[in-house]
Amino acid sequence: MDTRTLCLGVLSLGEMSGYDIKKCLEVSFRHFFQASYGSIYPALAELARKGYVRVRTIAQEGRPDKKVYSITPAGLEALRAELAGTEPRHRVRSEFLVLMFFAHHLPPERLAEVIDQMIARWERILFEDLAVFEKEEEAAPGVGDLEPGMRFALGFGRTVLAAALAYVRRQRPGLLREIEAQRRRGEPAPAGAEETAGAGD
Amino acid sequence: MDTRTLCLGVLSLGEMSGYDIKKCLEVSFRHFFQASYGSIYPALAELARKGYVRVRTIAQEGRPDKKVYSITPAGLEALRAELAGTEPRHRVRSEFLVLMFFAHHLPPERLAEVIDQMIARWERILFEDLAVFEKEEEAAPGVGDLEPGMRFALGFGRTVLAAALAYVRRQRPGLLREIEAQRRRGEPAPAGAEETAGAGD
DNA sequence: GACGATATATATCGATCCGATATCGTCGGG
DNA sequence: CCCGACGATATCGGATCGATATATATCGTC
Repeated sequence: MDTRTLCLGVLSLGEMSGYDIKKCLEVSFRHFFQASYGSIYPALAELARKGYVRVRTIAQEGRPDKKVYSITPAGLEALRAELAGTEPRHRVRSEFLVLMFFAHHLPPERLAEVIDQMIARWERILFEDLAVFEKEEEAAPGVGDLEPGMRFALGFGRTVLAAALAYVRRQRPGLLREIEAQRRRGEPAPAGAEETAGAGD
Repeated sequence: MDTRTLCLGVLSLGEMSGYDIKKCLEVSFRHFFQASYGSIYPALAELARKGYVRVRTIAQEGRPDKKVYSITPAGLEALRAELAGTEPRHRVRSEFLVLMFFAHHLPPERLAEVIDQMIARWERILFEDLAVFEKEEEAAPGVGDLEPGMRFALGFGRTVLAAALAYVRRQRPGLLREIEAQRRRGEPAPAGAEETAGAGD
């Protein structure tokens, strides 16, 4: 999926500046899609060139002129065509899990720290950002107004995050115990000062 | 996390060619990290330049010489330092969820198709690729040999995937019903052949 | 009131990475 | 007998990220 299509999608919710789009993505899409200014601004320029968005420049004092973009009929059509032709993918890129995979190369204290960081981060996302969602109905202001697909996407994030959090919490003690036992048996050498005792292989 | 570090990590499991590394990543890391030839081969060249890997060229007939890389003591040290200094992240990039978020812009048939594709794909991964894992103990050959961290990472993938699959299965009927009802009420126009009928708004 | 942090707002640049492609023989299946 | 998949290396264009530049207003705090 192109950043252009993403911007069109967000603009289908209402007119916005590039800055606003970034903010909007950060609150609504953060847990399943990202885009940076470095791709948003060029995307908007391209969309304007193609006539998929209209630009309204608002002069401001002290800061750059604000450029408010709004989607055109042609843009809406392009958005729908693009969405209909996009094949669904779902990729995860997790340095966290790579660290876990190679946990036996980490100092145990660092391992514990890494796990605790992830737990804390996921807890914050789950209980602050996605709490909006707890009661299914009537809970937070605005949630009822969301399209069903939006509720689906948010609910997905919440469910999967909860499962991830539960798993990490449950596995943490056992993993740390095993790694520490391994370390005490002196199998691999920890990082830092040791000259690669090459006896075995 | 750099592709270089990733290659070093894989090479810490044994000597391999670039092709082997790709294959290895596809089976062991597929659900939480990806890397393409376009980053693996340059990474290996750079690692060799730095002395973190040794290269052994094996002449072959009919196909390019096979270059087998093995990690050096300096490479192992660099790997551990790099891992210890890597801060854990975990990002998802899901065109699938973007499509769901904008489901009201999709033709209902396409929506159903998209959901079913994801279900089928996740089922395959869960029951074929990660089935290795079902019994926790003694199940498949080789699983017992894995480092505890590796079992953690694989188990994470399995758990989270199962949660995602269950959620999508559970939400599918309701979502389709809502979207179809919305479409019958004639709210937005579906994609395809219609010239932006601008009557309502 | 000085100072630093944060927010508003646009834009670009280098590093990196993905996906497609090129090459080219071998092997197996229909 | 041909077509596609496999083994194996490598490169290139395009997309993307993260950091940075610019410039002011506002808010907290010492």
